[in-house]
Amino acid sequence: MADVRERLLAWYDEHARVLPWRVPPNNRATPDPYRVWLSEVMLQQTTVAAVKDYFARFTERWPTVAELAAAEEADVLSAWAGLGYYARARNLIACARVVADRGGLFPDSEEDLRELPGVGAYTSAAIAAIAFDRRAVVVDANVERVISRLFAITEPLPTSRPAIREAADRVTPERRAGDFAQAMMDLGATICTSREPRCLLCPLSDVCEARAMGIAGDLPRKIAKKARPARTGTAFWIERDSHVLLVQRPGKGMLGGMRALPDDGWNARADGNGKAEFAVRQGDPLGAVTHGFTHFTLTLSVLRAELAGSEPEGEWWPISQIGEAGLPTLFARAAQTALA
DNA sequence: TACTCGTGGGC
DNA sequence: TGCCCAAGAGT
Repeated sequence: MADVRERLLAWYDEHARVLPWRVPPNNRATPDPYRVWLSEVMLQQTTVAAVKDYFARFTERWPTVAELAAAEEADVLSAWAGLGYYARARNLIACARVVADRGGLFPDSEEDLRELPGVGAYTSAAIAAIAFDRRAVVVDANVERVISRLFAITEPLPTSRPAIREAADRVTPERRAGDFAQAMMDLGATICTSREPRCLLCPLSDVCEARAMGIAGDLPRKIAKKARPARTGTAFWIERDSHVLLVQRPGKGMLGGMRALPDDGWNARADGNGKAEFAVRQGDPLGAVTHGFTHFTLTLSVLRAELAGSEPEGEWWPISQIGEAGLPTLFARAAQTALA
């Protein structure tokens, strides 16, 4: 175990990725917990490449947790548009306000961090280790992959999670736990990749049990996933005086709280009914977009329409500025189709 | 526990 | 192309 720790940290000292939210190894400076927290939330199920620009925009606009806490919720949701998993943005605001009420200081223990909205087992451990130099066992998908291979854990995920966590606990050092966690993630992202691991470049290859068995690329095994159903829905493009009608989606559920085109109530379990929630006269079809969500695929038809009754709740957004509406990608593409 | 919840990139 | 995958959390 000791050599695994030391060699991984030595590898990290040499090869750590340079990232906007990261303090380089061997730098005594402690990273700003606000920036660590913000980056960790953005990075949940999201690639580094996708996060970089969002992180830059957020930290420029809201340099401290107090400023983020004071922001309008709609502005934060708009700034998050396109990054996905919008519950993260709602929890981000709630968490910022909790922390601001504590004087702007994040809790410094894994246990207390875990109580914050949107901060789960992984994120609380990561913040405690990276921002507060606490020993914490940080387990994300990278760590699961590296540990599965290092110890040749052939039982499939998610059943193997407890065994993976125990093994990760055994290799986590008392000191530099934050660097160790980031080293594991860098190794998983650049060397111990899910497909075609680069074992020849790996500092742990000679102690890797899966490598010795010739099965590194086959681990971790996973339980087969269910097929994704295909759904259909309709969105309505309603113009008036060079503006288009946008609505706000319900606070929970798909794309919760986000600005959107009016639609027909499609969801993961049912097709839309083809009708708007308010009276319209349907006009010409303007096209369709197919969009893949995690657990279903949606084909959304875009129809021109006119209001045929009382004024619905919503806002008339200038079409020339539709790019600044903060539409999630599905509706941004639908708007693009309508305007093509 | 198992399901819900986005998006873009790689092959 | 269709499928897999990514610094998971909430319920």
